[in-house]
Amino acid sequence: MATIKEVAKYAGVSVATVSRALNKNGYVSEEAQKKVENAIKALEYYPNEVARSLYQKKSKMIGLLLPDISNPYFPLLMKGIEENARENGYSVIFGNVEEGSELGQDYMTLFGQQNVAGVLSAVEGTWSQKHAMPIVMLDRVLEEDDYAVYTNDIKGGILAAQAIMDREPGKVLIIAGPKSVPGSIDRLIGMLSVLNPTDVEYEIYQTQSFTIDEAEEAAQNIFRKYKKVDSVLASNDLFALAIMKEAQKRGLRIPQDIQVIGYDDIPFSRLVYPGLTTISQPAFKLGYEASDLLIRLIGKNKIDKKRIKLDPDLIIRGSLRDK
Amino acid sequence: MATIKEVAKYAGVSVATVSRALNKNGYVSEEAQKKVENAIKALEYYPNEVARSLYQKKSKMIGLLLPDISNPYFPLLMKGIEENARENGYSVIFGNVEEGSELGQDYMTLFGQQNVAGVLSAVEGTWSQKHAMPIVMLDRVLEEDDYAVYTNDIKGGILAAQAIMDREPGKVLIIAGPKSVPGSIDRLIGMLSVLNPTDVEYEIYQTQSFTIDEAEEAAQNIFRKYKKVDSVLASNDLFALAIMKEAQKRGLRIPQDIQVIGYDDIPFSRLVYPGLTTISQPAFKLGYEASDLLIRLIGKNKIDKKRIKLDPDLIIRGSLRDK
DNA sequence: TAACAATGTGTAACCGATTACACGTTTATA
DNA sequence: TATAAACGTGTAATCGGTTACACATTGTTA
Repeated sequence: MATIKEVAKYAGVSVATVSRALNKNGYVSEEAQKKVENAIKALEYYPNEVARSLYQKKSKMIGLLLPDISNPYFPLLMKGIEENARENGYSVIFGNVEEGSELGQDYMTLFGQQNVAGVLSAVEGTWSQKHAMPIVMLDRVLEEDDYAVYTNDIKGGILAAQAIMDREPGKVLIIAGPKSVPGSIDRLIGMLSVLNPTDVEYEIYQTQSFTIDEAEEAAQNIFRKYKKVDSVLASNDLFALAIMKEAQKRGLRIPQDIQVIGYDDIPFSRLVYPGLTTISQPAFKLGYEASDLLIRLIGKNKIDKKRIKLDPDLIIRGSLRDK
Repeated sequence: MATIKEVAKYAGVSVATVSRALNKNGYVSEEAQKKVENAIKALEYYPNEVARSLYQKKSKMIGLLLPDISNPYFPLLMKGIEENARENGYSVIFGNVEEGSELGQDYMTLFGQQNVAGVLSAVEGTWSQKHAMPIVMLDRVLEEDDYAVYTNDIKGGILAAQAIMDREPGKVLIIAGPKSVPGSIDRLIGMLSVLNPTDVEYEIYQTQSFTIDEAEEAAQNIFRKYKKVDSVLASNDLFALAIMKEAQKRGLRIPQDIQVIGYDDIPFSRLVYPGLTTISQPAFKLGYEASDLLIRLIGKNKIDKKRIKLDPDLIIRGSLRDK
């Protein structure tokens, strides 16, 4: 790899001039600019980002922490982040951090050592005043987070519950997500705000995590525990899919015997029969917007919004009865 | 963030001694070692990786290029990579690169500018002698790749075809993956090596990509084009799931009327009814091993194997008939 | 035309680590 | 006891950029 010194020598100017030509700041004569550009082309020069980052104390990298990439919601998020970051000339250092592990802090330290310009995190307890870089919380957001991008989960809960209410609910089972995830609580609040004013019978099944293993187990428990359920309001597509599978295994027809609505709109919801009706979280957009907010923060351009709330949508497929 | 200079001053020694104490090379008296350790603790010092990387011309980062993280096979791969890299003190810079786009080269240049220690890539045409760092190809591997970690797809194809042959195949439809992906070809070779010696009737449907959109479209085409199919050998779970969905939509029973086998064992294959029988690619392990190989390459410890081939497994669920 | 601003360029300091080299002290060996 | 080897430490060069500062030249304004 060529260095700036070699470029300077080849162009017959000083390194300072090369640097100024490169970054288009300071005064550079047209002639010098040309000479430098030629030299750069001739030597296939690309500036060393590490050296830059050392002086600037800030690299062109952002850190990303996600709780579980094998959950299909997160790859979409990630794709949005990566795309926006790339468009802005940033690259992404990725860390997979189990919910609740102290790995999050380790990664934050590492990010500090790497001079990352900022951090995007969907893992709780990541933030700390120790680390100076700006941080935008994603998806799983707390009241006290200054910068955050997330979905309006109350609205999502309302949409889901209304979809059920519109379609002869019968006896309803709500599968509530882990209490530790703020979004789950909002979804539940939204759902209850629709159900409570009516005289619909409902019960709540509380889950501990968002893993497939627990989803399968829960589905079995549920059919054992609740003999008669007409409608299932799941706060997560994985649980909804597991319920559908278990129902079909037991010979129940969907949606005639039992109707199901999910939450997330992971890509697979389209690939089952009947298609899973669900609440679509704009995962890609969420990631894209979050990266955008972070990069604006990094550039210290005044931020218009500190917390960006995106609206979810109802996606109707075959797992609900007709209106 | 404290610097090595501050640590040196606090400990009452020179920066050289601090550095030697830190990296445990060169001579350091016990006394000095203690003083340095105390200073480090007191000042919460963490060495700046950027400065290190500048001098060493090699950072503690590896680059990762994947063709499409929204394909659920890749997040598992990624998880394995991240875990191994972290255990070895490396972090991962991630790039999502559409198959065939020239973004791959851009990322390789970027990786060079960032002094990454090595690259893991599942995207073709990434390698080039221009970039000096070691590169390990993943999953989609060509003959000429020096370092590679991949699944024995011929064996996978054989396993899949045998599973069908053992269960009254009837008329078989093979859904072959894109010809541009070397693995698809191997899968097909494996399948045909089982089917050809028999007198089973089969046809091949050729697909162009691995996207969900194409999978859905293909499933519809297939049922329109081939009136009678008893067994489907898909080279990808997405296509298998799409076929199952379309079959069920048309009132066919699985596996009685049509049996289906997939390839990949993505997490969702468990979550449909009936469960999708499939060939399991050890995605996590693949990623883990690939990262391990790369890091050994970086350390220039002599490499025992240049190409690591992992064996796939047959995972039996409900989508095949009983033997 | 004197005074000052704008333009253009190079030298050297700086970012925060690692390490070659020089030098002094202690220990081992002949 | 002379001499080499091992030990311990500090100074300064280095990695490859950016930029403060000094200085020269040209253009503008009173």
